[in-house]
Amino acid sequence: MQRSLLKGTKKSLLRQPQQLHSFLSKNIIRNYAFGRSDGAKDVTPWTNLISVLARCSSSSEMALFEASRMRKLGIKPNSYTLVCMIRASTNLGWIFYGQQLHCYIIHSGFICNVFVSTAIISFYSKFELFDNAHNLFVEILHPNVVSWNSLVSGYVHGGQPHKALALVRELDRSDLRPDSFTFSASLVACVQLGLLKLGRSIHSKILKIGLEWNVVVGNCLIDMYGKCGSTDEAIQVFDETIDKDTVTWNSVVGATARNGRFEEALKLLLQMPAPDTISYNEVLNGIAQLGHIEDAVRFLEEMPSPSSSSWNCIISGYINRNRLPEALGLFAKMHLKDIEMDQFTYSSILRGIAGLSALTWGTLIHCRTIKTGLNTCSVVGSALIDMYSKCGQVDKAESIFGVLPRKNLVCWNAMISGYAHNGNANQVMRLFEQLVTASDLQPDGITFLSVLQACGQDEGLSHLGTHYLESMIREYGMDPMPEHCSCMIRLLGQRGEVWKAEWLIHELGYGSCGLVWRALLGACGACGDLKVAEVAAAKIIELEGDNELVYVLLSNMYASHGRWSDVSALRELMRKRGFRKEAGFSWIEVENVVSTLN
DNA sequence: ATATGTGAGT
Repeated sequence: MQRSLLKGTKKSLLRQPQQLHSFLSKNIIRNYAFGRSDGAKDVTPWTNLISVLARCSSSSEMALFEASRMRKLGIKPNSYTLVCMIRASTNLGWIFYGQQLHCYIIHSGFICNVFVSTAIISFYSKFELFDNAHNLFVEILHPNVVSWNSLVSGYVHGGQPHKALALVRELDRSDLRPDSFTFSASLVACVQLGLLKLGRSIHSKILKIGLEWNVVVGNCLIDMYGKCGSTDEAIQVFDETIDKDTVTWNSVVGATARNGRFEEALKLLLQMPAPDTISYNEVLNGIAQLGHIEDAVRFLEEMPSPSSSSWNCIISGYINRNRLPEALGLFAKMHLKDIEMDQFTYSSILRGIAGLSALTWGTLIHCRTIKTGLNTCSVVGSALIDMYSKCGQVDKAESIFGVLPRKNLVCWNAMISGYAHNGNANQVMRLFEQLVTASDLQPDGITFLSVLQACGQDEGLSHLGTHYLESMIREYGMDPMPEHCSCMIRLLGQRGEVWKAEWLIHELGYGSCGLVWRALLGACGACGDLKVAEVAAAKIIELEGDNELVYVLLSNMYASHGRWSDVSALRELMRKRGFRKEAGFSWIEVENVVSTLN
């Protein structure tokens, strides 16, 4: 009896007793279906079978197999069968199959069924085919909240928080009510954009509706506050949460550790009923990024069951401190201990290599990623593009970009900023246009930063800087970051329009941001405008206190104007403040250490 | 029946 049931079963299924059990129970459903006199013509038992098989990805292929058997018997699927089939193709990553299913669904009229169309939206969203998802969404006559949520969470997952939030605003104006799913997705979008204030206002909406008791919503709130830097609010939400699960604890552990409050993080870790690897990794990551990295290494040695991610925390900790040799040492240790290296291991190492332009190492790591097949994933792909372009090998970066099977915004940004890095302004603009017109993606702040940089690199483009800044604000609704502002200031300085730059600082609301005033001072140095330079210098000292670099820059400018009395007055002032010229430092020294290691 | 949350890349 068992033998006949197992005939034709996938070998992989037979290895796991648990899976074998579920396989047998599924067969019971099938036997039930065929035991009935009319069973062979009835869609319902088939649908039940397909539904069970489509629940997990290991049996999804069988679900579609059963579906095709059903079709061969001349039985037409109903809406529920189709939903299950879409889910199965989502699980399997069978994009083409899903698209064919979509065609069939349009043809057979099931597209009018809101469950079916919503399932297709989430299918497209999962694979970041947002044009397909959005086009389908607008065609649904009566989308329900789930239809909205599918698209919203798709955008959030695909790194397009602006589009997600725009949809939520639209949903707010409709007669449908946002639910816990809408709120959790919105909170994740806030995290991605670092919008603490919006996060707070969503929090108050949640309280108004009374959804704060939902575990997932509560967890998202804790995470949002933690990642937006408001540890106290995160702890407050945590304390008020009655229903706590592992994610709740991990979120608050992360909120404290991420913001450098290690004692509290450790205390929470001890209080936690069942800490898992993620809990430990949260603390570990906090220490590795903000604390003493030696403490992090010790933590790694002592923590129970460290994962690849645990090791990655330390590696990225070293990389963020420009300690590539130690990172490579740990990388070697991982290899020795046979710990699996994932996409993040490679991307961290590559980031470090890019920072030092250590091409030999980069090529080596590239080879390793090819061996493991990780070179085509978007995380490693974008890191490779970045590494090669920072090593001056734009053509290598281009060829990697060209063959990446699925490019997300990070990949595009890596290539665009790669061009910008190498002064290839026209290519920046070409790729930017391609991104805007020929992809489903929307540029973000990082994309625009490269575009503005490119405008500053090419005389023929420099008049477009203001245009792109405005487009960024008006068309895409983004708030320029201090980096954009600084970039514009440099650009305007090159055009000899530092007065415009000074005006821009106030216009963008960065009047009290030292970084942009320093950019202005630098721009004045380049174009020799002493008047604005004095304003900028005064502002920097007002905001940040005494700053040696400011004195040096200003004194150089006085010198180039032949105002020697001012120069000596300034030098005297510097001596009084106890400033001394520091010895130079070059990355070549670090490179030598790497070479010895090599 | 369809959709959600903790680590991590430009």
